[in-house]
Amino acid sequence: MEKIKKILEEKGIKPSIQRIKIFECLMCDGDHPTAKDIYEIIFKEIPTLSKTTIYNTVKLFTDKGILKPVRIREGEVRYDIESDSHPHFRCNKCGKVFDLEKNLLIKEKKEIDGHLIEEKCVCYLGVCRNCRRKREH
Amino acid sequence: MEKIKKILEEKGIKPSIQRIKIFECLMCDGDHPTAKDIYEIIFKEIPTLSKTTIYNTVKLFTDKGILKPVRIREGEVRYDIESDSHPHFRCNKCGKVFDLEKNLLIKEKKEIDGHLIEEKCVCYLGVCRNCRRKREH
DNA sequence: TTCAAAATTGAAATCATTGTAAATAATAAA
DNA sequence: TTTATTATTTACAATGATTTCAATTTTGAA
Ligand SMILES: [Mn+2]
Ligand SMILES: [Mn+2]
Ligand SMILES: [Zn+2]
Ligand SMILES: [Zn+2]
Repeated sequence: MEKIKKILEEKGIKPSIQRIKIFECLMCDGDHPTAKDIYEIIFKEIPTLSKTTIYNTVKLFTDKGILKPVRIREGEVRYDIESDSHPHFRCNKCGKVFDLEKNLLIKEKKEIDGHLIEEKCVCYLGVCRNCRRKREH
Repeated sequence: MEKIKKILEEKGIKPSIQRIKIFECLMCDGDHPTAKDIYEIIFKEIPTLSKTTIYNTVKLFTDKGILKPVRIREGEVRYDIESDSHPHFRCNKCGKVFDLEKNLLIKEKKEIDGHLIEEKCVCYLGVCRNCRRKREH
């Protein structure tokens, strides 16, 4: 609790009760929660909570670089407190999202950490060659 | 045109004019169009076209295995005619989505095909160890 | 205590997607 | 050809996540 306060203050974020709870929720939940998940968890403690606050806060955290949106499935934006980019594994049955080892390179493995791999999805983001030529930065 | 007809018929899909146009659109567009993109392109030729038809058709094509939804950004479901799974590159400036070499493994490269890589996003999909134990299939 | 700025809230708006049922087109049977 | 059956397309309403916005509450400095 005090730890979270410090982390937020270091990033120039005022540690309101809502923000602390949301950060706590992101730390504890091992499964990369959606905005809805976060809302439902914290609503039990703060019944006046607004969904707008969740969206405002994850936007703020993202802008400050302490949170990263993870988009794996349609209509599902999940949030990841880990700052370093790392691979994910999403279960097609229960929907849970697991963290995988950073720098992991699976070639033809069919299994990892006990999870059965059925599909792989890789995307790189950046600036394409056309936009680089245009030098519009 | 005749080629498309054959492909559809081989998969047991009746080649209506809408379906042919949608398939054609998916083949030509090098940039993995969204449902909206497809609609706007074909609407010029078929002004009676319904958006529902686009959604029905991409669902049908997906079920028949000739199309794959690609989800890279929030609120953006794109469609990919390539059946084999392959990595993508999405430009943060213009939004274009490029195909990359299959089996490509970028370690610490900062550039590929002239594109500047700023971020990498990897996700594996399958059945997690918990769900495997439960044997609920 | 007072007041302005920051944070939170709820309601309405937006927008992609889905559901549904009627309309239309294609096909087969008579 | 005419009629009946089925497949396909369409329009429109419903859904659900996210955004916008104005009003209210909280905070913290003077
Ligand atoms: Mn993660
Ligand atoms: Mn592709
Ligand atoms: Zn699972
Ligand atoms: Zn570009």
